[in-house]
Amino acid sequence: MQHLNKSLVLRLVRYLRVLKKLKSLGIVNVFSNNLGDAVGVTPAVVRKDFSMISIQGNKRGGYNIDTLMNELRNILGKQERQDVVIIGCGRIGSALMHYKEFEKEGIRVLAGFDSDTSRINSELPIPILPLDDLEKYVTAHSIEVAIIAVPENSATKVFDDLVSYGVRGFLNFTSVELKCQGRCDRPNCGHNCTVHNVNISLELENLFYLINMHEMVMADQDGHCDDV
Amino acid sequence: MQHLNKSLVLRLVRYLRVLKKLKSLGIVNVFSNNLGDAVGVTPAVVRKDFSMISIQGNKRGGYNIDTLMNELRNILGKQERQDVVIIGCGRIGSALMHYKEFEKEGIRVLAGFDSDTSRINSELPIPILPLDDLEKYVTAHSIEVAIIAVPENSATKVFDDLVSYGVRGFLNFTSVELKCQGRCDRPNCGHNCTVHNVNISLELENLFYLINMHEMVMADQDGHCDDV
DNA sequence: TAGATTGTTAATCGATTAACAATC
DNA sequence: TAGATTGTTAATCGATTAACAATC
Repeated sequence: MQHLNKSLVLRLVRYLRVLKKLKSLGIVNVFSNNLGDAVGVTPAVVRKDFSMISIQGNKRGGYNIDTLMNELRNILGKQERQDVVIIGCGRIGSALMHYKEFEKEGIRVLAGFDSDTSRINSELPIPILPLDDLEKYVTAHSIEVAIIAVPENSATKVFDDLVSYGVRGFLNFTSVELKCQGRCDRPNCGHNCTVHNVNISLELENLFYLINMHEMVMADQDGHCDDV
Repeated sequence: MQHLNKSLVLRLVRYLRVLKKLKSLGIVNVFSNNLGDAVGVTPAVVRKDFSMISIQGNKRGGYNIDTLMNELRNILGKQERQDVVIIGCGRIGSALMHYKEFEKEGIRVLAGFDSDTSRINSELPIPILPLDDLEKYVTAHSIEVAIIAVPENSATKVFDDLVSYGVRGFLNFTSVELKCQGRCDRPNCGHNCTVHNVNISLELENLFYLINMHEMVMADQDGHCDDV
């Protein structure tokens, strides 16, 4: 429980995802082998991860999926609500407002926000509200996670505002790399927040360079066919 | 030149990005300090990276941006064309077809492809073509990088096809984790390819868990306010 | 010169892998 | 039992950091 670093948590979330799917297939037990394959790590890593958080399996019999899922959920914390708002309802923002995958995973988009009055419509199933209502809405609904899909020039302003309203998780689709550094006074970090930047054009650029360097890029263990 | 592993290449691409912006501001010299700040690494890493690829700066004077950019471009390889196609022209796919950021970075979306005939329109500035034309188009235009934004159930089929047509870089927006493992026969990896999976719902799920575990997630150096 | 920055080496740290005993 | 899998420890590996000489 003590050594939960970030990459461990990310793996635990993925184990849990895989387990849900295996369970829905009717599978009862799973080996570190299987989980490793599905998540892209070695079986040793899986067993070490579980050992770190004191989860035990059965020698020869692997892990019981139901108990494993319960234990993972205990560690990770119950997620009773997974509600987000989307700031910026341009092409990308509105695509995400209707993203089918979200409901499968229990994620609900409660509302979108935009500064363009022509986009505002509070009658929609997922309402699009004016940016001026953001603070009231976020505090009233205790929103913890937001998707930022605004134009580049308003990204930091929107981000700063959301942090001050208490939002702590951000999925950032702008090309501005948002950082909460400076906001955070360690060691008793006041408003700790997490930003995941999804920089689409950077990802593409990386691809162009990586495929052309493939003959040279050898040092990685997965240097040849690499997935991220 | 010999030890170019993947994470090094990714940093080099980011240095180059930052340098472009600094240059456009009229700045002439840059310190490892500045570059590190912009990319989110320590100055020591920047200097070590440059030393790995035999780039030298001036003690006391830092690095000249022009020469640095040239040297980085030499290492990374000239990118004369950065053309992509988008498979799947639903909400996300078509949002990306008109993504403004791409042209700023010199990325061109040449065409979209879809199996839904009602979406097909070859007269558009960026044409939307039938999936049946994919092979002909990809080979005719020597497409190296593709964005996959199809429904979950056709993801692997589309991916397999593209690999067989010679596409080597993939930005995958489906929630199916595409892997080119198995396709790759080391050590002389025949069709080496690179997949970057952008799993939006997984990113959001991660955020929900991370923010709730923040008090526990301490081991990381950036455990409090963490950006990715 | 004094101060600041590079470039490199050594030390540290953490993560991954290897090995294998325990045991079902 | 034999075979297979877990769980843990030790060994390896690579990446990060610290330290500092070189030098502009």
